[in-house]
Amino acid sequence: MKINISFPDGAVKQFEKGVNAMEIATSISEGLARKVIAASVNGETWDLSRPINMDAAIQLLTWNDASGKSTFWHSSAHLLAEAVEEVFPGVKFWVGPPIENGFYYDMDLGDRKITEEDLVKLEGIMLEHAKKNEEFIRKEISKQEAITYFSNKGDEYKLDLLNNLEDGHITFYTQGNFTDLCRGPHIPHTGLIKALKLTNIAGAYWKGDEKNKQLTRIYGISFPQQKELDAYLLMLEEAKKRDHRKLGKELGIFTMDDDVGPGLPLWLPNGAIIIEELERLGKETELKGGYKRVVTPHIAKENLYLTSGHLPYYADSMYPPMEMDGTKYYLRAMNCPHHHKVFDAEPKSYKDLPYRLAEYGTCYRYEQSGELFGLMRVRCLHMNDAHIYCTKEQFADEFKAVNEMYLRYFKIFGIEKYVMRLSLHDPSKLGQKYVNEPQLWLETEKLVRDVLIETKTPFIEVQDEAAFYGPKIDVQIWSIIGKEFTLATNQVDFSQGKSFNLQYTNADNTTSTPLIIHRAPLGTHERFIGFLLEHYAGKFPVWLSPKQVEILPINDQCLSFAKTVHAELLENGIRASLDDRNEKIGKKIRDAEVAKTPYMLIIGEKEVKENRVSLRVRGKGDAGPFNPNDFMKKIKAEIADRKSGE
RNA sequence: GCCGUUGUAGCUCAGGGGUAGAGCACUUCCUUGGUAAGGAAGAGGUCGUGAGUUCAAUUCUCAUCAACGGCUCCA
Repeated sequence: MKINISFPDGAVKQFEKGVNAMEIATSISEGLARKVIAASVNGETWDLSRPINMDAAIQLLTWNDASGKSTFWHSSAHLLAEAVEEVFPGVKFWVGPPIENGFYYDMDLGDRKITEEDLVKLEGIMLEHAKKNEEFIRKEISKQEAITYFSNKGDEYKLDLLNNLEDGHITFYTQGNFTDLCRGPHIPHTGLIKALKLTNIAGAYWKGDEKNKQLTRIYGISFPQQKELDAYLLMLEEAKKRDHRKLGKELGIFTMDDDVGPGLPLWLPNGAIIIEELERLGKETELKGGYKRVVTPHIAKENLYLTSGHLPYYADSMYPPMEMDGTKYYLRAMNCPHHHKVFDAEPKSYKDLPYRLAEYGTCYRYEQSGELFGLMRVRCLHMNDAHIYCTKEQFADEFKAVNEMYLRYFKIFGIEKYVMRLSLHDPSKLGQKYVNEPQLWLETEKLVRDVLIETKTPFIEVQDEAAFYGPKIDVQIWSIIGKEFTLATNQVDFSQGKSFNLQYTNADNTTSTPLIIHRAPLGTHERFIGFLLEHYAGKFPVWLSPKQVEILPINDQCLSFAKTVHAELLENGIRASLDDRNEKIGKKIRDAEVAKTPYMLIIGEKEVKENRVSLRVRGKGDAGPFNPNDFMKKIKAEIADRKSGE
């Protein structure tokens, strides 16, 4: 009996019923048969050896398909488990999935410990098994048989997995001496894995719950060719050079000091310049946007955070209180309560709304020690904060205006790789993580979603990521080493207005409570500058560069003219310096390039004679002679426009 | 907070039971050199901190602090 197999290009071919995807691949070409990893059969990823008994749309998957890669890595995880079981007999396994870059396997080694040397050994064993071309054999098995198998093995983790599986849908996969409970699919045999590296060992809580036992997790990555592994490792090396922690040190942006404390960065002079430029941008933008600036204290009495409702939710994330005159004071972890008090300082009418308060607010958060990460996750942060108090009718326009502000900023910085995340509440956590206002949650979530849809902003929705007082839009970015962070945030708050009894008088002399928008488009200085360091690879655009121009005289005879040019630049507010060291020009250029100074002005006898400067552009080299006034005009225009990019 | 790794000069790193070494940076001198490293000399560290073992600890052991890789968390 024949079945119809259709291909992605629309072609339909007939095959015998029971044909498998490998046979189909072979029928097309031998080259394809060598490369094919798995098959998508009616949208489901299947083993190549699994018989197809019905008409089907199939796609043959190779390493170049995302699901081909994940199948490859999933099989690699099994290969890892096989090697681990050989070296550590009696090991119990939890799960071993593919991830974005590679795979891992979680296991319980009992009292035994695994070391870096073990990883090298395991890599060797894995490659040996790979060379044996061990087939991945799929077997459908009854739940009872599966339970018996893992009971005999004493693997309570697999038994736990089995608990949640339905009889009749359970499969085992075996390669070599290793059998695993697994839904598959897998690559045909281990021989496709030609290169691999076990990258690190880590502890991971069972089922991701910190109350559970911590299992040992081994991370790895594998490839069908050695040169791909080499390229991957090279890419990691390159990424390390862009790491904001490394660049921040090299460029004198920030430092950490044991005596100051973990997560408390000291901004060095170069970092302080960037902060000032960012604040200048923020203040200009907010002034145009109708914001009023305020300045409020970094601490407050306990009562303020009881009123705001923060304490029950976030006490653990705040520095412990200090007691003075019998009253507890907290370092603030957020600025909103202070701003609410500013709003409340004078009576408000509907005519005052929307009322927008902005502050570069300093906050302190007691982040868990293991969470600290360079500038991206710190305990002292400076937030580009503002709170907008508005009526329900004004809300959509205000929220939209904030979103537009994000996008304007992102354009200035050339930020393109981000994801807008609509962060929603989780109804099962009402009253615990989220204020217990089910109706208001749904209403405000709809308000926010509608704004996004109306402005045609691409976004994803994620549950259980909201603030305790309302839904929000977070802008997610990734550090160079792949960690995800919220760069900017735009939040709705239907709760604190009530908690603080904030009111305004309506036209009919009744009173209402405003809705509040919390927004921080530039996030915090710490995270934003950390991100920018990586984004620009340390090569800041001129307006942000701590040093904008380095003047490089060729010899002492040119020094006097060089000093004149230097003074002129300083007079015009350009951050310029003069390299009058007794060094050769090549050395001076190199040092300025390494310091990533955007512009170098080289001044020799020729220039002195002709009253000009020779411009050299960072990363590009000689840009020819300039009249000093023309250069001044050029750089001032670039700074005024906040021109981005090289 | 949990699991694991690391901690030597300003930076990057080597070393190792008998109180330390390189390159770069720094200082001084020589060199006045045209688009990514001129030469020489010098200075700089109680080897993260505390305790233990030892005749002797920077090296071994333990504790502690911090950083790093994950997990959990992330207003």
